[in-house]
Amino acid sequence: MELVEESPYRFRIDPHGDMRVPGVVFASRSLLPDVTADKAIEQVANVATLPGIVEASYAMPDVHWGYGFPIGGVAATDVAADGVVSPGGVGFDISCGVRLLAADLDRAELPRVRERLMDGLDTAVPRGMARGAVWKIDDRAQLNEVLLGGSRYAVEQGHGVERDLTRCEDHGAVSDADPDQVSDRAVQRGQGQVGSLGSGNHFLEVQAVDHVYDDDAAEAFGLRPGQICVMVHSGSRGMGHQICTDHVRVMERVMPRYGIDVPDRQLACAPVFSPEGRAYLGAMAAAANYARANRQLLGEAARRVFERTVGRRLDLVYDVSHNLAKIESHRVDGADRQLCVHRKGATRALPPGHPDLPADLAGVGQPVLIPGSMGTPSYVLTGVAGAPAFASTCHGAGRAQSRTQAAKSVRGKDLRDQLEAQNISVRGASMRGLAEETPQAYKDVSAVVGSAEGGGLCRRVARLVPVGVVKG
DNA sequence: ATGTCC
Repeated sequence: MELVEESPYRFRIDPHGDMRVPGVVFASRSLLPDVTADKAIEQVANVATLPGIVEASYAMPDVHWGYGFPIGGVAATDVAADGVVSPGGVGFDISCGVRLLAADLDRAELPRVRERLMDGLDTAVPRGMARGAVWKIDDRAQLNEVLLGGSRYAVEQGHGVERDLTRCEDHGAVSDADPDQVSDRAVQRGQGQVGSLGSGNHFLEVQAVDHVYDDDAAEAFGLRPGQICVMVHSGSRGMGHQICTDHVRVMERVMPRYGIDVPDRQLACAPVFSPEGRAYLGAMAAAANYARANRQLLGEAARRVFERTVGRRLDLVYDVSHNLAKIESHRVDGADRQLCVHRKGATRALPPGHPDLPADLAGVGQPVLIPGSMGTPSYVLTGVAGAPAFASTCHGAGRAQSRTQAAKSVRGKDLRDQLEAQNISVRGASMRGLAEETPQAYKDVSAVVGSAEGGGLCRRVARLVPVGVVKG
């Protein structure tokens, strides 16, 4: 496996074996995974063998090893050319993503209210492995409303305002959700978790805008220097996990029927137009709506805490997923084609003027929300015109160490003390969970977004630093 | 990521 440097932030894997297209990795030389030690690059090449794949199997600067597809991967298949959809190209946490809200509060006002705010969030945000969620849903009929309506349903039920929908990807819900493709077990796992953070790298953070790179874009997004924000990173919990499990199982079974042979069984897939492909996409869309409703309720919980404890408002900046497949129209070889774009640990980044943007963002592009690792900055980026990789960019710092490795390297209590010493308030669910999320286990998020910008995938708008973290 | 194995 050889990586050819095309430009300072772009490396190519020439097609070999069953690869139908090249692999392209956007990264600086120092972020580039070690081909011999890391299976991520091999996974980029494996994805290039999928039926119907167009242009290239892309990897973002935060790429690392994942289930079948690498995390930080983008792959698009041509729907009309028997292109496939693969659950492994989305990941287990379907529609995992980020929601950013901006407070009517300045950093200078924070010290006197910070601990009250953090204690309020500590009790208001259900998280960790323990049961508990903002919403208690006990029948399938109401859960179906969540699966069909996403954030829109939550807002209709009084959990938010209309503007939350204009500032959410897909206006708060995708229209092609098919709850009939969601198994009873997925429903059982999901119904007690609507409005819960989960664990692992999921968090709710209070952050401050530390630096603005682009004044016009920041203003359009509703961000100014020194502003206090709330960032929510969460997904579709047990619901998405079960949907992925269920549909991978089906696809493994039917692949031979479609004459599909893949180099790794974790790349299980089916043609987009096949019954199995459509079933997965319908269930995946349901999980996407579930995750949006989840983040809507968590954002709303934070909003109530801000109103009650400091009497300040929280306005939605944006909500965007980084684990999703979407049917999108893109120009390939001079023709507009319907593509199934898989983004796994990769964020859609619409350029200025894109028709799917709300009117007030048309001039600047879509806000792209990049959560850092614990105690490190997060970034707000925006899409750029003529960008490669089907308008996609990175999704976060990207893991460099396994959870087990991380937990061995540091004690949760020491980490909490270090964060508190840096003036970052910590409300964790478990000490083991904190240790697994030590920033040493992650790549440098600033280097990742620098490479993403250097590779022409996006532009930096603002840097946010954490002042308080609520961990799952 | 995940009722860290149905």
